[in-house]
Amino acid sequence: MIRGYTRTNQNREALFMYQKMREKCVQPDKYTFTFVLKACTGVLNLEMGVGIHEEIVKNGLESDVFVGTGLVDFYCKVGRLDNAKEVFEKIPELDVVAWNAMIAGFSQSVEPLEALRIFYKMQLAGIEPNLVSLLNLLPAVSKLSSVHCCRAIHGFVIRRRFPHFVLNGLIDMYSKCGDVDSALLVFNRMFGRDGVSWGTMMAGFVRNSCLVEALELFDCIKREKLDLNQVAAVSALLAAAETRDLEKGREIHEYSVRAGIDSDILVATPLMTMYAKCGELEKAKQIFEDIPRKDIVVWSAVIAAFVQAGCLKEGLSLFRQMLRENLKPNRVTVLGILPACGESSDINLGKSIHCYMLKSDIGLDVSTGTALVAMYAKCRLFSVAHALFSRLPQEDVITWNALINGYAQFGEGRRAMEMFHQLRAAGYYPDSGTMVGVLPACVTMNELEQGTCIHGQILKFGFEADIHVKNALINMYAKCGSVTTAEYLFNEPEFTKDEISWNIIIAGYMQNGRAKEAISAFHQMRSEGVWPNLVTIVSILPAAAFLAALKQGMAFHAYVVHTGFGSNVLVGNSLVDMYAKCGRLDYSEEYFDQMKNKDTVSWNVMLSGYAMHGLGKAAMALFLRMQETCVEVDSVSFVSLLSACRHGGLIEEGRKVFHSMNPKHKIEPKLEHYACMVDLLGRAGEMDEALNFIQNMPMAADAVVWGALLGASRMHSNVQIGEIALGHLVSLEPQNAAHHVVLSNIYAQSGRWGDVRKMRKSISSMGLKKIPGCSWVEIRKEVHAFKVGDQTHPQFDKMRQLWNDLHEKMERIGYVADTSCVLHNVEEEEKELFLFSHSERLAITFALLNTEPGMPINIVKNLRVCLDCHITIKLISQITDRKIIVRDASRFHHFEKGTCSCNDYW
DNA sequence: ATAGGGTTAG
Repeated sequence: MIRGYTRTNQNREALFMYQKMREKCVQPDKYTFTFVLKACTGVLNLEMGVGIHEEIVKNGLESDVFVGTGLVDFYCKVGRLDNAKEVFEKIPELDVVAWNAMIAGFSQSVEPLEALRIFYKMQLAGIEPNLVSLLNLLPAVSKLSSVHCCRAIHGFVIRRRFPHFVLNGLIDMYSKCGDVDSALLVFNRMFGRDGVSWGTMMAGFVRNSCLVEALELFDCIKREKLDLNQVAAVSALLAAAETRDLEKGREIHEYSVRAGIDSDILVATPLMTMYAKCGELEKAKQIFEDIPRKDIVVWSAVIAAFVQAGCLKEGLSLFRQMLRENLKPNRVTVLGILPACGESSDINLGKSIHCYMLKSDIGLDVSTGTALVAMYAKCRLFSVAHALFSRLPQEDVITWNALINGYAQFGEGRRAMEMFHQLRAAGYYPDSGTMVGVLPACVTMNELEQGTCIHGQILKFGFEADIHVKNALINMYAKCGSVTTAEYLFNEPEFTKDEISWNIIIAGYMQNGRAKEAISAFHQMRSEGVWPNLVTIVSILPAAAFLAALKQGMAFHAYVVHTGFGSNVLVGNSLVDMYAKCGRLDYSEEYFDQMKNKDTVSWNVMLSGYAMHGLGKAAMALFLRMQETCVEVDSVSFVSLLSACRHGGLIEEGRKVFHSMNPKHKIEPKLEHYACMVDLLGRAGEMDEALNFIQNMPMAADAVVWGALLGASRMHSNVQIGEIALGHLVSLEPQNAAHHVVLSNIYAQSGRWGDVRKMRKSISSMGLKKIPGCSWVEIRKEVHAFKVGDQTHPQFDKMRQLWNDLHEKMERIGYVADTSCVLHNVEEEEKELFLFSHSERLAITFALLNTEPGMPINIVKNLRVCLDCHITIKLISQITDRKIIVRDASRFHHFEKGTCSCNDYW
């Protein structure tokens, strides 16, 4: 009866019968014991097994080979290897089954080497291993990961006549030991390959990252019209996902449909992941939804897929949905969702997941520990992250990377570098990920030297071929001001660039004010067939804005429409800003009005657009609308608004706005707001109020604030206040000659020539260091740049000729050059020549020569237009009957028929 | 033999 139950795996019933038998005081014999032990092993009931062991000893049956083997098997399965060994050694006549039980037990244990020893011992004892011995041993060899053992077992197998499927075991064993070549050799030489052979071989390739080979095997299956089984399909899908080969992935999908295995959850899960990794999130979602009974693995997979694709909201909402369906997150689910908490700085969710882990049996191991450390670091809870890090039971280099990354990403560059050095001291070797993490630390600290040092280590460890490392390096050089090195690395012929590399070089050029190069990098990227992504778009739009290159900007807008990023708020803000800076405020307003998700930045961008164009009233109106719409007003809003007041001449409104900041909006005015106000009051000629305003500031005024006062002093020829401002400026920025220049101009205007001479002497002795002026003009989609004093342009002679003609006409209508902004110690006549070197004049003459008569001209200048240029451009607009729009460092100037929109120069 | 996982541009 008992045997009958154990044969059909009805273990509980078997044990129940045994108990009944004992109650009726029927004496069990050795057969009873072997069957009962088998049942006990099936339900893993330790207590009961130990009881039966005692009975066996009482009956003197322990040394019986059948009963003994049953006991050995039982103790092995419940993990009591010592007891198993003890019983085993008491059996006098060991047979092959007894030895096999021991091999199986140790194969599954933490001492796989012992299984191998037993295998050899049995041969020494004269027992010939059989097929079962071998099958029991294979997992042990795989665990030992020793190619040496593999070879020995391989030799053992070929000396015997075992069935074909044993060779499948060898393929698996070799691939698990990392010797994929030997696995392939067995596979290729084997006769009668079955589905398992193909599946095992493909899984082996995937395990050893031989993805191309795995996919080739799939092609083989297709070519030879073999059946595609689940394992082969899964392995092929993993390979396609890892190589992001969508086309191949679709092919495998199609083939799985034909084989009728596509809806199997085992295949559907990696199928979904494949689509997600290849960027087909819609398709992935659809496959997920079509799975009827979703288990925790599918849920974990779909959550991780969305989180990794950057769709955090979707990932989090799937996670909540899973909880609502009463599924319990396991270790892997948690590992998939934690990065989303970090990425979105959702510390509440992060903490509750940590709590859940403590309550459930998800312990702290290397992976979960690392994920938690990274999550806390990304939420900027550095002390928690560090404390957790130092009490982790185990860590590896990735754990260190997580912390280093966290510190580096959030401005704690010094701490990141410290950890980097500690890692070496703790005996770990940095990997490529460490390098990728530590380079941004050099960026935040602006430490080119340390960055170069890391570059050295990268070369030493041989990580330079890793694309992530290379990208991080290019980024570091570009951001730390060494664009040339960045460019050099980027253009190395053996470098295969990805989308990220292009984004980095484009952003790097922009960082260094090289908008023209950024744009040509964009076109080069397109010519190599790479499509812009969201980051590309957000990086390249400011380039068009910087250069006021409207045609380029519109071309980028076309990409926005094509890629469907138009609904993204970052893109929308950049577009509004770009159109405003390109002089098309009407387009800005149009785009702004139709934006569905506006944030504070959107409104601020629009405000600054009005400010640039001197439209104070429009800015005030927008600010009111902003409050009606209940958008949060921030400190930047006020900078733009005050700036709009100042360019629009709204003195009283500006005062009111400033004084409402703290009482009404609870925003403490900062230095930039004070600077704006000083400029506003100064322009209005309220010099004493401006000075008084500075003296009553709650913090010390900086150079910008004093600079605003100095500019106003010059405008109103107020020597007394000018001198006060200059005194502060000189002590704040002693090396900046520009301040001395302004003061010497003030002296000149009030006729104090002696002081002018003295000032100019001290200026020339300190050497003038200033940013070279540069102007740009876009003509037929091409941006032309002109640096101050540049005579190398191919059309320079024609340009100078045109200038001379214009100059003559100007003088005829009464123009006298104001050379006060020319510092060189030369004769007046020569100074006039120098004035043609001003970059905006070069750009304007070039534009006049290269556009149709009557067409408006758009110029951008990096610095402010000087007074003489301002007068000159007014006259040129009159003489040539052209509209000339100049955007300088502070605002737009619209010149038409001898007037300028800003009324006077200031 | 087989599906989900920890660090990595802006």
